[in-house]
Amino acid sequence: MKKGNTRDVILHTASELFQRQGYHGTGLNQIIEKSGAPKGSLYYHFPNGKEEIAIEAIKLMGHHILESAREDLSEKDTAIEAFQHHVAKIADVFDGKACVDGLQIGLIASEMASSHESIRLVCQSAYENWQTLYTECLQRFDFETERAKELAVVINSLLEGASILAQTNESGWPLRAVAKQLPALLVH
Amino acid sequence: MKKGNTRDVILHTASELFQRQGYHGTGLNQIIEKSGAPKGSLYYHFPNGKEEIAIEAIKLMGHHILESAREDLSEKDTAIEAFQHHVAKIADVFDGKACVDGLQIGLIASEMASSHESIRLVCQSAYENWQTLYTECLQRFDFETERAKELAVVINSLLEGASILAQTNESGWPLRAVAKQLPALLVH
DNA sequence: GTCTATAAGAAGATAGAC
DNA sequence: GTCTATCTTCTTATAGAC
Repeated sequence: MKKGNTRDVILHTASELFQRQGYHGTGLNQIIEKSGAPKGSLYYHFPNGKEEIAIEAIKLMGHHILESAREDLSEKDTAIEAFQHHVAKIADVFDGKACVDGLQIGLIASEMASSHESIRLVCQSAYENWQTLYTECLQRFDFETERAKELAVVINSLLEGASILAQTNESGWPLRAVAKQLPALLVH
Repeated sequence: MKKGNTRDVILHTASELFQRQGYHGTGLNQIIEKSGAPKGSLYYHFPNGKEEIAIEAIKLMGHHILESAREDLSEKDTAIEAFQHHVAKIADVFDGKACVDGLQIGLIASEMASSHESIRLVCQSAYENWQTLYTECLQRFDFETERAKELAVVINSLLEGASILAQTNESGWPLRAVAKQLPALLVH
């Protein structure tokens, strides 16, 4: 848990709960209890209530996933190695109980896309940033721009989908299956 | 809407709502209202309440996706054509407002995996059936058994993830990006 | 099989004291 | 910035008549 101010503590806790239980599955009381944040200060820091908390939490998730992805992808010398390393690290997390911070934007995106336009847009923007990072990485490894963009979308889909399967199976093996097929996908 | 008995009407409506709003986002009242089913009969048909409705609804989704996938995959002469056709049909649905019936098991799986073991298991089983169908299809096109199984997991991930992106972007283009890269994946 | 009424609790949100 | 109390609404679930 971060040691920042109350606002950050609430946001960090909300982010974690939203990813595991979704928007509607997470109560404001639960966020308060788990974070240990002062109960009365919630609507002081987030005057627009739950929706505002969700929007800020999603932005936070987006930053986290971007940071760790950037780190994973910078450690190897080929595109295949880089992305396999990235996927392998995610797989390891799913072998434990946890889910990767930032990876499960998809849950909120799915349940809110049809009802809360503002939340849908924040999710869309998070995915765009993520795909941009992938695209830049692929370009660095000499993939042509248009193909890099397309592959970024595919890899994004692959990770999002395999994460759901991993959660459902309580195991990282779906992600390892994905990692194994990456070389076929990443040919010039 | 089906014309079957009350139980089927409730189940069909619940299935649709769960897929768009998730488990916690869907109220029993909403299911009753939208289905037009008699309000008093809910706990007669589903004595175990919401959880029982969800479990039966997920099974229904699993059957629907299996049926339409089986149909899509049987119409072509190569694995690449077959799966591209399958993905293209799903993409078309996302261009409209709707989501594909059965495809969004992932939403319920994600939000319930950590709290309701029984629901997690039903989702797991639905994914298994789906992957088995893919595996059999790939074997029919001369893929070796082990490789067919692995590819089935990857295609399953790909579709599940791309569907989330499609919903978030309110467009089928992520699925078309996936379809375009399928040939690279489906090499013998 | 269906209907009404209602329990019992939790949800999000607000007001006003401190 | 934080605390307490409260309001309203909605949730799941049950009881008992028809």
